[in-house]
This record gives sequence, C-alpha cells and structure tokens, in this order.
Amino acid sequence: MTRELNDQELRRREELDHLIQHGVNPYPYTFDKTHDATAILTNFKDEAPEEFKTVAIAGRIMALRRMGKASFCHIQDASGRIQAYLRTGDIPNYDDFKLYDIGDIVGVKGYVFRTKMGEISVHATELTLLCKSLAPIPIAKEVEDDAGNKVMYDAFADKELRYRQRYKDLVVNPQIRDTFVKRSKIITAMRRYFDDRGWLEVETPILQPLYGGALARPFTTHHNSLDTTLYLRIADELYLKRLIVGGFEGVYEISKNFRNEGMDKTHNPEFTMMEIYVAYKDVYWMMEMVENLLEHIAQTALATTDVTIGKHTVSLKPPFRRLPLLESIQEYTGKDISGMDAAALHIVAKELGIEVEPKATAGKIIDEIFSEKVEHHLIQPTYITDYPLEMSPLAKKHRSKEGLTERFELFINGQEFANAYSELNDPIDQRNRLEEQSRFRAGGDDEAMTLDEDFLHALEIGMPPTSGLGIGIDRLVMLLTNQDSIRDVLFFPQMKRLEA
RNA sequence: GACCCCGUAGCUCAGCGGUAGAGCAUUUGACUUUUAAUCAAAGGGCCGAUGGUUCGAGACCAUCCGGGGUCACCA
Repeated sequence: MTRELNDQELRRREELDHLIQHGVNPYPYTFDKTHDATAILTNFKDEAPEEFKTVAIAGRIMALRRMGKASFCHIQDASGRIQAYLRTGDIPNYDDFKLYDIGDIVGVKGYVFRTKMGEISVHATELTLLCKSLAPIPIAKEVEDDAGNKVMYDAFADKELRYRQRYKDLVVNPQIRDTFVKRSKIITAMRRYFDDRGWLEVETPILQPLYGGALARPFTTHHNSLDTTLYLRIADELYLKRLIVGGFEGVYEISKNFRNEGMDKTHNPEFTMMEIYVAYKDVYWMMEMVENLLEHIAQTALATTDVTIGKHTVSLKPPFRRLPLLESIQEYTGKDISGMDAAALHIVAKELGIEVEPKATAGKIIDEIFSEKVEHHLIQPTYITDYPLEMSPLAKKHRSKEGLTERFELFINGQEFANAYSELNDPIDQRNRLEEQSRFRAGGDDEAMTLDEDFLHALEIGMPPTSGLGIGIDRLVMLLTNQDSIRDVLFFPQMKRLEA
C-alpha cells in the first residue's frame, strides 16, 4: 500500500537523494562513539579542557539553529542532550549539513568547549550522517520562565499517538524513559533477591491445553499440526507446582499472562506476573519474605522506602500490618460477619447498601463487601489474611480456623498487589475443591477453574509443604513510579486496531 | 457494556452557521558563539468517516470509527 507523502516527507526524500549524489552513505554501518552526552556535561572542567580534546558523540538532532556559516544543534543520546557547534571551514562537509534535519542521527567528533553563553558544547571537527530520518518528529521545546518554572511548547501530548507510536514518544519525551528504566531496575532487583537465595528462574508453557491457577477468561488459539485447542496461560501456578513435585525447592517465573477481559487503567490483556514457590514454607514465612523483598526493591530502584503515589506516601518498611479479612470488614463496617451463612450475609450486604446477585454464595458476598467497604482504605501496606475456603480453591485449609484458608493478599494504595497461600498439597482435598469449581462452572460461572487431571496426578506423587506467591509486576511498577495508568508502564499497551 | 468529553496543518491548539486560522516545525533569503536564536517572505488542510438539516456545515442532527475519563465487568 502506498500512501501520499506530505511536503515534509517529500522534501526529506529529496535531501536523501542529494546526499547520495554527493557520495554520502545515509545509512552507514558503525560509528565509534567515545562519550555519552551527560558524561561530558558532568565531567568537563573549564580549567582542564584538554581532557576532552577529542570526543565522539552520536545521537539524534533535536534542535537546529543555523546562522549561515555556522550552526548549533542539540544532539540527544540515551543519556541526555548536548550541544554541538558546526562551523564552515572546520568540517569539510558543512554544505551537506544543510541537507540534515531535525530527527537525523549523526556522529560528531570534536573538542569540548564552553560557549560565550556558558553552555558546554562539542566543537565539531568531523560530522558523519548515521541515519537520515524521512518522517518528521514533533518538536518539543522547553524553556524556563522568569519564575524558573519549566514551560513546554508543542509537547507531543496526544495519548493515543504516544501509545501507538511509543518510539516517537520516547524520542520526543525522553523523560518517560525514566519510568521504563525503573521498571527494568525493579525487575532486576527482584530477580537478584531470588537468585541470591538460591531459587531457580524457570520457564513454563504459555500455550497450555488446559488453563488454570486463576479465575479468568482465557485467550483461545489452535494448533494446526496437533489439531487441538490451546489456551494462552492465565497463570503459571499449576506448572510451577509440578516442578516443586519434581524436587526443586524454590522456583520462580517472571512472565506474561493473558486474560481475555476488560481493559482499563489497571488492566491490560497481557500483563507481567511474578510467581514463586518455595518448598517447606508456609504463608507466614511468605509474609516476611514479601515485606523484605519490597523493601529491597524500593531501596535498590528508588533508594528509599517512602513511596509517593498520587496523594499518598506509602512506607514499604517492614513489618506490614496483618489483618484477617473478617476483622477488616468489622473494622470498616462495624459488622461482625464471622460464622454467617449466605442468607445472613445477604441481609448484611443489603444493610450496607451493597447490591449482590440473589444466587451469590457466601464467599462472593464477603468479597463484595470487602471490595466496596474496605479495599480503598488500605493505603499503607496491609496483609489481608484468612480468606474463606470457597474463595481459595488452591490454598491449604487454615490450621486452626474452621472454613478459612492460609492465604493473604497484600493491599497497597487501595489495590491488590500480591496473593499468596500455604499451597494445598493434599491431593484428595484438592480434587474435591476442583470438583466443586466444576460445579460452579456447570452452574454458569465461566471463570471457575477447570479440573486438570495431570496436575492432580502430580499432587498424588506428592508435593512437599510449599508456599506460593504471585505479584503483579505492572502494578508494582506503577506504585514505584507514581503512575496511575498501566499504559504508562507498558511500552506498547494494547490498542484497538486502526482500519486501513 | 453505559454515560460524559475529544478528533481541524508534521506537533500543540483556536474557530461553534457565511471565502479554513495562530504558534512552533517546513521552504527561500540574510546572519561564523546561538539558546523558544533573530529578521524578511512563502508553501502546507477531503476540518476522523458516512448520511441528513440548511441557500450555505469544520460548526447543527444521526450513525459509525478511533481516543481519554467515570462507572460496570474483572470473586
């Protein structure tokens, strides 16, 4: 498909042709870069300019001021921006420079100096075109007003275009790179924490013949050779547990999960989850591990445990508050619902002004009350513990509290961040619970779990006592980078396809 | 899925019934230390799409397509 070129695109193609006619390769192979822009800016000293007598920088031209026989441009590399000064006579190809544009990638060799206006710059002795840009980029200009505030002119602000063309967003709004650099640091810190403790990073199938380990609608696909339906995983859980059965004592996986559900500020159809399983541990051990882990990550990635998110400051310093689910409801509603059956809970929900479906089970109603009345209060890190059995088909029964499980969810800033159990390893109990899920499914709950015979067989071989945890990485990054939309922590968030 | 807002030049936006506008970007000219460089001139648009109302629609109405936001769904 060809598309009509606008005047700026046509002009750049003409310039490209001219450069080629002049013997310039507009797309050369390498450039020997010696310095990052920021390294020069921070290390250059006026009393010792000889330390920067020959530098080679490379990057994209982001601003261009031509003044006849001399020009200034700003060159942006991964570290930042530095000004280059180009003068006829100093470089042999100054005339070709007129065919360069904002957006072109260039290499500049030269010496560092400070201009009359005080800006540290590179005085070019060689100029090399490294990539001719054929499409114009938006130009963001930033200036400080009299009060010292930064004012943006012509920012690239259209969110749709920024998400669809993230490459352009990163060029024009380089400050957003910080979020993604932090994302990488967060994941690296987490990985290192686990590796240091001897737990093994593993990979398990994304294409699964049965989906399980969570309650969600899957994406469905088809394998041609096997002529069979496969599902994109909604969770790693059942495969990681098989590895614990196999004898590994600590395994974790950081990977994409896929859920075929609504999209909003905290949900993308593909998202990154970390799941870890450690043998011979229970959920109480896991609480201590998680709070230490989060402290470690915050210290490593942010150098502080006090995190600003929206209007709140959250402290990730251990220990985190622990609050049983039913007590949390009592604390925020004044209602003691312990021991109530579904009928009694329906009445309580009505008193609290919460609408629930008439056929809702006790677990669903409790969850509804929690979501409506408690969750948004949980700003500081809080472990909600002791979830009802029917809400937790893969968690071990509580060792002392009837009808409850050994489970916690971690809430921060009113959102769920982690979910963990003492993992159910009794194969007979597990079969009963999954069969109950099957009955929910038959009753119309299309998100109830499927029964995975092979997983049950693995449990029959025997899984040691194990604690497991899942942490939503995207939300963790949002928390630690003070972003309120998941789209701002994903390079390429899911968008609707545009018609041709 | 419901409701509200948005879609006009490469970018950011104004125009809200009467000949399509501004700033930046772009082009041409001047300028060998500029800083949103400056000065002078110029080009650039199926006003998201399709129907309708009207003598006349970028504007009003309807539908559709994209996006943002609230809510619902996501235990």
